Amino acid sequence: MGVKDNDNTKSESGTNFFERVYEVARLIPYGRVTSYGAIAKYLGAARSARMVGWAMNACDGREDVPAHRVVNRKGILTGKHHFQGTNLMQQLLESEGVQVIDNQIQNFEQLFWDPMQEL
DNA sequence: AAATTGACCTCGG
DNA sequence: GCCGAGGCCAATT
Repeated sequence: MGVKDNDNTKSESGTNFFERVYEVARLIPYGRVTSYGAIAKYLGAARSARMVGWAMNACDGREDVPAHRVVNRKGILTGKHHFQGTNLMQQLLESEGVQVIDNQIQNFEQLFWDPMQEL
């Protein structure tokens, strides 16, 4: 295969990581939630959970990525502020059957979906 | 170009 | 067992 054109300038390194986050987020089943760390860990960046959040920030415009199903480790809708409107995220979760009270997901452990555990 | 922030998590005292 | 600070990688200003 073309082995010579490995132009790995820092432009492409990392972008793949974002796409990977979208892939996992897209795999999140209906009525289920996960955390940034879980996805990061699945991608091999357990310590870079923050990047997952940044990836979601870039997801603005990608409706294929259910960012509303992604919350922090505590099950709190930390990023609901980044969504359109104020309770859009909560509304979406409730619309899927997820009970969200005070920006906190109820039965979070029960609804938690681990990519490593399922995949 | 450098410094700061950012949708977090993990470790230490 | 609870609280605080640091770390991570990248984007933004």
